[in-house]
Amino acid sequence: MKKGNATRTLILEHAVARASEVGLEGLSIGQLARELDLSKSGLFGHFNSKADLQVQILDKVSEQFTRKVVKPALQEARGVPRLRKLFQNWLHWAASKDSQRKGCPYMAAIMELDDKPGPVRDRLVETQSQQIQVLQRTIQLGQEAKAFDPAYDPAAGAQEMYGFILSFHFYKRLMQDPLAEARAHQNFERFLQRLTQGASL
Amino acid sequence: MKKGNATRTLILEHAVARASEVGLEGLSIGQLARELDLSKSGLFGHFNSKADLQVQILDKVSEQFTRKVVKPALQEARGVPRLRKLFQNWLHWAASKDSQRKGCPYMAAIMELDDKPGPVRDRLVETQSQQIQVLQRTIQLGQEAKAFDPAYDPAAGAQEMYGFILSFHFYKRLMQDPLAEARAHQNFERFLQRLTQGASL
DNA sequence: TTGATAAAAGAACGGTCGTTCTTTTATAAT
DNA sequence: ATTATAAAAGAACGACCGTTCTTTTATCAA
Repeated sequence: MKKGNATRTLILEHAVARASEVGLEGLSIGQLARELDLSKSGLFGHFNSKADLQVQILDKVSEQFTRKVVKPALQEARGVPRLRKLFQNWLHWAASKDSQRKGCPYMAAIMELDDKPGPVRDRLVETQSQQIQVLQRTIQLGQEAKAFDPAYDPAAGAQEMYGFILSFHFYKRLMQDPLAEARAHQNFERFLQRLTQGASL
Repeated sequence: MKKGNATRTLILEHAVARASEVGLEGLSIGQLARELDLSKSGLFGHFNSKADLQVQILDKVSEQFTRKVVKPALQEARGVPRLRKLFQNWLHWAASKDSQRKGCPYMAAIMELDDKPGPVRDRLVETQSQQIQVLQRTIQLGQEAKAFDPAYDPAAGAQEMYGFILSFHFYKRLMQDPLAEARAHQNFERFLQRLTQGASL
């Protein structure tokens, strides 16, 4: 029972990359099998259902996100450095097109699933909540460290920052606007200025 | 050739409503036919292909958006009143769940199509450009009317506002956060304050 | 190296997909 | 009322879907 997990990991890694292009719903077992030179049933055997595959994809993505976006930011000092690092990593995550991922796998899923109850949606809500929580908590910690204005509502700040990321994704991926990233940074820096304004040190 | 257009309109109206739930790709001819008590081929006959149907849906949505969001805002005076009205209408558009629409039909399409070249994507980019242009132009007109800070980059402002709308949609639809709308307004009003700050009157 | 066990393949299932035909039914004009 | 024409239905197509079987092949422990 060792080879099995190895190929399952291989399948999942490829599936994550494809999901960021076609979405979770856009994936098909047969397609994936063809791309990996596996039989349809051979691939299917690693999962109990397509929904299970989708959930496992979400878990894999969540792990990647933590490793690439969250963890590096946690090494920065609380306050401005950490929040800025978090934002920059996040932008990079949403835009990057390497072998592992073509952009953010969550984006399609968010819009696909917001009206479709079920286990996949539940898992998505769970992981997204965690991400928002990271944003919100980072702001709170900055406030506790007296780096940010304590009057600023962390939840509103998180929603605002998440908006920067979403609109950046939209401008960059769909509209292919080359200035999208510059504007996202510009808007974030202005946000940061407001946040630090009124801080006690 | 009159009855034809009537039912085609009927089909499109229903298709728009469904598309805002399942996305443009999630639509199926057979499904739509069943829901409208039509035969699959009878429905198909009104369109040359599924892609054609999708394009016509986008056109229909665009028309609805102009009527419900843009036009009412244009009746307000330039500057703050018009921009605020535009934003409020937009939020309402994204959240509303009536018979015509369940939320914003664009959202799913944006994420579905950002990686899939073709005529449908092209039309989407076209209509989305127009919407962004409306936002941007409204800011510019406010500047010309001396209501807004002339130093504020209208493109960055539009990207920021669009972020408010996207993150609102995310918080409300996926996360089902009841405070989403309040925070969106809060963030927008703060944005408005910055925009009017430094204006000459 | 043998035997248990896990992984992959192969074939088939009912179903739905978009699309193309042909045929019937309804509409509009004469 | 008859006829040209448009709208809708019906049947069929090849393709692919997710899933379930059975059978073959590879892996691992004894």
